[in-house]
Amino acid sequence: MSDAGYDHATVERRWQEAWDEEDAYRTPDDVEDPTYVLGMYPYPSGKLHMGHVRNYTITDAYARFRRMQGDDVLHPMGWDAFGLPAENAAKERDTNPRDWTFDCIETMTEQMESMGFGYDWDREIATCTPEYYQWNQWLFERFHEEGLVERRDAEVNWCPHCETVLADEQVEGEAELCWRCDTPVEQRELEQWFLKITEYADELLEAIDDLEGWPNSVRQMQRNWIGRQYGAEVDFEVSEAPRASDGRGEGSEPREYGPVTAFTTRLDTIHGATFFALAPDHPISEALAEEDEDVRRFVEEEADPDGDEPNGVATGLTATNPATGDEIPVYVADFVLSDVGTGALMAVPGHDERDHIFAEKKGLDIVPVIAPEPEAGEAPEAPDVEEAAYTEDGVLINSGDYSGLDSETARERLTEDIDSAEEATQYQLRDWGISRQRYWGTPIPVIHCEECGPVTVPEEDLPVELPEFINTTGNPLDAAEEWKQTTCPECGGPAERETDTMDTFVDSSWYFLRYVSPGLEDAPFDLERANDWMPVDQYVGGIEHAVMHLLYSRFFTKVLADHEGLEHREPFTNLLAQGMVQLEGEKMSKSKGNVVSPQRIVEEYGADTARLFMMQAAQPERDFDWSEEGVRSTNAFLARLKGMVEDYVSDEPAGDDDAVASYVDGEIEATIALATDEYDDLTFNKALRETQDLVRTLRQYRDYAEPHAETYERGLSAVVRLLAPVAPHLAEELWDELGNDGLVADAAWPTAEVDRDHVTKRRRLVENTREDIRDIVEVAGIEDPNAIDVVVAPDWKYDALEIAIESDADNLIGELMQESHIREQGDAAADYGQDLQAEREALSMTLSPEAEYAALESAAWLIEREFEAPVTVVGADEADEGALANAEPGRPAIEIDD
RNA sequence: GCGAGGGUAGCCAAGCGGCCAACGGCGGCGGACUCAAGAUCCGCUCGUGUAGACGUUCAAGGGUUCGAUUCCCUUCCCUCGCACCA
Repeated sequence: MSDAGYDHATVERRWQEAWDEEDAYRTPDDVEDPTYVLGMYPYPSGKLHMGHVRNYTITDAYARFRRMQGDDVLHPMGWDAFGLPAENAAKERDTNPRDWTFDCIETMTEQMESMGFGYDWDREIATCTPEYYQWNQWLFERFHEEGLVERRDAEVNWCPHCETVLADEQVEGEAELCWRCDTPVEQRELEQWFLKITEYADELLEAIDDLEGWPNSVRQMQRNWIGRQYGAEVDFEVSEAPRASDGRGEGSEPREYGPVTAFTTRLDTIHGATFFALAPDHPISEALAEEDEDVRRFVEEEADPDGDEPNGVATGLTATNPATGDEIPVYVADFVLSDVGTGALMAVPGHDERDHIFAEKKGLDIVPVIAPEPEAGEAPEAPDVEEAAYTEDGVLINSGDYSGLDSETARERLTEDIDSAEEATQYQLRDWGISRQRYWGTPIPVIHCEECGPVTVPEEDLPVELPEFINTTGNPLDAAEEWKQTTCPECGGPAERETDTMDTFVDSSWYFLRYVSPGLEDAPFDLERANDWMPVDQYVGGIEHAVMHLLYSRFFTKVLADHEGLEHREPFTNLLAQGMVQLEGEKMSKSKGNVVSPQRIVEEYGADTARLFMMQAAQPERDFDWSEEGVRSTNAFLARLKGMVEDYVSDEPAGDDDAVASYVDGEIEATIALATDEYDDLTFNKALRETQDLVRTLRQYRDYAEPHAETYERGLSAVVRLLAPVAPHLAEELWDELGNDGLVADAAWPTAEVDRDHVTKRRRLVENTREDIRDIVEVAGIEDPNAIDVVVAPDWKYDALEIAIESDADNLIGELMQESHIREQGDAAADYGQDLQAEREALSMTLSPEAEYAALESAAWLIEREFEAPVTVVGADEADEGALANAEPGRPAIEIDD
């Protein structure tokens, strides 16, 4: 057999056409509750990369597995077709985003078909079509009606390269880089449309606990992102310190700024608050900046919220600590952020590290008010807070009436006792700003009227379609004058359209619902069918969407459940975050130039090889290295398998149904049992390892003896079907060659009678026995054994073992001797009983004596082949006493004649 | 700093209370086949050992247990996410 591979191109084309003709992957609308398998739809960049191939091979393999198991399966594909790259590409190539996008979709569709992915293309969607995006607009208006849309002036993240705003989720890392182009993000003040995802913050957070089919990492990332914190808000009266008014002339009263609210999680430390700090853009800071040169300079020139050092400037104001009545100085400080808490904080240098650093720098008081929990009966001892803050909870000291309370209780009491204090919950999650100053997106369906303000477009006027693309700097919609000018739907006066489009994450927040009824013209999705078919049973995609897409989709699903009658509150039951395909430990990327092109691999080795190599290389969630060597050997494996099937078909063997055949039969059963479990768990690598092992066994069988045709064919047939989810084309080819009618895609998954436990015990027995023989031969220096006897233990030892496992008597020997047939064994029984007693705790049940005999008998050929000596498996009744003494359940005695 | 996930023989990587000197693969070594190479097949790959044994190992150190690679604690290291978050 040569290693030259096989004609994959012909095979793959033939079966892709056959699937097409048969509509093999269509899901009729009338199925009841299909298994919904979904990969995150791609942005149509024009080229399928290895990440896509891995992602979609996982979903495809799982979908095929479930279909062969008899499930109805929904496995659709679509396009995340709006987005900036299309706009940039259109500018560069002097075309328009629509044509460019559809070109890309066409080539990527071809690439997907060449990979053999089995999608229901009748359900294909592309978000850039008015048929799709009208429902973005409709949903926007429904959200609006439900009070979940808000327009407000906001400080927003602005990417100067993309010339658009970004959601907080789209800004990455400490350096605050744009998620698409890695440009440092700037801040801008803009009027924006927001979806009020914060209204769902609590549910989005709490429901994470029930997402048991999700990886912990993703769940944790979402928890962090929502960032709920319980604490208290408390007011500090802020006013000019008496002396500060002197400069303004006599008689003027100190100016009052009134109560300023601070948020704290550590109200228990309030007695140690020795200064108060405001964010540079807090209204009071801004007011002060107008008249105080020092504050102005700090706010406008010195404040550096990104710096490591906390900086600040004294204001001359004081704040009244509501717990102590003390006047404490007020600073404007850059470590106070206006979007965290209330933009103002009480600073407790004794118990907060950052406050401590600032206090040291400005020479402010540092007072310990919390002591570590003392030993029982001892008095709390103040911690040394001169060098560093003590940040743990503990017992209050220096806190008046509250001294002696533990932190937790003190927080509750102080919240009750201080008039202005009340419990408050802070979230890190912000509302989702969806306005984008770009052309290639869903127009926000709003008309701005001077008289009526912003008015949503009436439902009957939807969709608001995009005008022709204008190649301009800035927002093309702004330049589309004719499109922009319209009339107000309320007063009929002249008005202008909103020129911002929606974040493309709006599109992807509900696309999984559209697949249920992709052509529906009067609603975004068929409610009844969505209720039957949702949620997605298995969702697969990259970890990069852990927060953005997956959080927004959960939000949309909950809103649709509350207001549109959807009976599901979570979109994705099981989530798999697949690992990266790397090259020499590094992420493949265009900039590094270490990209392996799937197209090249498909041409050279075929789609089946690419798919099989990827699926066997690692567990789906792990990163792994692409290896050309691995690809070659995978290809060789498929070619060998093809050769085996062809050899079998052209020249059917006529061997007996002997012991060897029964061994092979047992291995077929075992492989089916194990591989099926692994497919269920999506651990394709293990399933495929088992399958490849079976191929090896079959080959060994063929090479050792004339195979029993029925057994050998059963093995080949099982292998072909176990491989079919991952290498579907070749599986079809071989299924056909084996003389089956119909597609393997529709064939029944093979089933096994045996369970895992039986399989592992049998394999272990055989393996251990072979291992023992090798040991003996080597250690005893036997050059060339003449004969090997394998002696199975007598029945009474199995009985004794069972008794020993079940017994909890102290004296096991006594218990055993109550059985007459054991007692009859005399010294042998006593000896074995002692062995059992010694290993009491570690005993476990073996196969039955008959099963052990059969297993060894059928595996004897392996030993004969290896040692080139006849092997006899001896039953206990035929064996001599010397041999029997060494035989135990799970461990036959071995006699080698040399 | 906080949180999540990890650290297993030359490398990759399973195992996650006894079946474990620890699956599998790669690499290396030896053998079969072959004119030869490749492919394929059979072994070996911590140490000692003339009958299946013993000794030392699963980041380091403690602990629980009759028994720990597997459970608990501490420390160190790696990867990822979040973070001047009040």
